[in-house]
Amino acid sequence: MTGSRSETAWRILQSAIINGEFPPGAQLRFQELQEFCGMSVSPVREALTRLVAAGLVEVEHNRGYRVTKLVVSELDDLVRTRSRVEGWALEESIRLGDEHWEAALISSLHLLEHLPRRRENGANLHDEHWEARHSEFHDTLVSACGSPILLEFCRTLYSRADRYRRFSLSMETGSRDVAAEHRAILDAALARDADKAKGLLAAHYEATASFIRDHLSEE
Amino acid sequence: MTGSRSETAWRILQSAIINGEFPPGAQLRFQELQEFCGMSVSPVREALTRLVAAGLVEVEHNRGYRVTKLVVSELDDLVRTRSRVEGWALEESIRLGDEHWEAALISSLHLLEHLPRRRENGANLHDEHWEARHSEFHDTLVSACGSPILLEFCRTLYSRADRYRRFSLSMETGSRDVAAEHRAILDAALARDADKAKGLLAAHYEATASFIRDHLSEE
DNA sequence: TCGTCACCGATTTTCGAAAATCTTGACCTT
DNA sequence: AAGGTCAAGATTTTCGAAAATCGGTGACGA
Repeated sequence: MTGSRSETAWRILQSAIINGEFPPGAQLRFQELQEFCGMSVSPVREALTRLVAAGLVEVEHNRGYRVTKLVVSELDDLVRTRSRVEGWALEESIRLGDEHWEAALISSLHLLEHLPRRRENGANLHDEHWEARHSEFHDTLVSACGSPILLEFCRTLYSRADRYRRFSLSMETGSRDVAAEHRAILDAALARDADKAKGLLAAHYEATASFIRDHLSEE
Repeated sequence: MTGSRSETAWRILQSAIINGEFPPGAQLRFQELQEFCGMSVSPVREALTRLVAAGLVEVEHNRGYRVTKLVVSELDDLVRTRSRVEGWALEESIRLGDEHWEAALISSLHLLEHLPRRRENGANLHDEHWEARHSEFHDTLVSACGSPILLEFCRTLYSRADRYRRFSLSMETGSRDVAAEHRAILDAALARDADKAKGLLAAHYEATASFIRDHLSEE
């Protein structure tokens, strides 16, 4: 069992926040978090500090922590920034990636496609298996870019955008064919068509964002 | 005085690490850090957690924290990534920046030029006044890009690259005319020539990096 | 009536020590 | 001599309580 207590607290809280268990804007009180995680204040505090760095939580001195709100303008920022930054990373991956990268890519999409998202009365469930593979696929896309720093930034952007996506997931009607979008990106990448791949990736993000925008503004 | 204890610990340690007071690769022991910061373990630990997020410190579970090493390959990564990312941010700033941005830019360069770097027997001193204004100038360059997320990333990249620059500062011979490079970037930005500005910024980074590479590999 | 200020409970932040874990090196076995 | 075991010391990690701070309430005086 590898992991400190603060590591588990971090996992628990990140997951809870991403899944909306602690809703956007909610105050995070230590007493509650300690009971929620089953540990004392120190590891909880460390986890929160890391979540602040990841942008999922905000802190105001002596006034505690709260879940970062979901704001349309930030979503727009995320989509634009991701399209650019991950576009570069994808371009470099296409330029530098070898046959192992291709194999990993094909593999990760296969795994994603053969674990269908479960649904319940029209709404998608938060299926952690699907989420893990989805994250893995997007990570693999840019994994051969040769820049650890850029890669790390892509992961941060993913997890920040992920909150928005999961928020709208419960309402999504399923009219989109996400799987087809993924496959199209893969095909362009394997064909070494960087411009097409970048464009498809950006469209993929934008399509997701426009969904979310509708749901966010409805409230 | 606004600031928690962990905030001051963060400032103290960040400054000490950037200035090489704790050399790259050095173990950071809590007892020493507590005495160094004049406070107990909790705020020190929180500061370290934040420094890990910033990439200045690394942590291995149950084996403590250590200052991130300076590695040429990471320097290369930083230069490439900064050129790309800050180049884009600069381009957007040039596109979106209004007259207030221009004014802030002229102002920050003026302040930088009129606080000459102090020298002592050929080597540059770590002059925090100069450093603050230098940081401010580079921040202002990209400040009008309209993307808080990108801006935040630029700051992270700056502080990471800063460690390398300061490391080589003590040995630099002063053969470069850094002030002229800054002014050239400013002129291109004011002339709204994004491509030229991006190129000059990238050259600025690369010139700094090639200095550092020499000093790093000498050891 | 309004504003000021001191006090109270709630909450965050920090402390100092206990618990858990790692490292070192002596000692024993093979 | 090489390798393994185990206790002692050093170090990190976590705990539980103390200290500091915040927000609100109500008494008091102008």
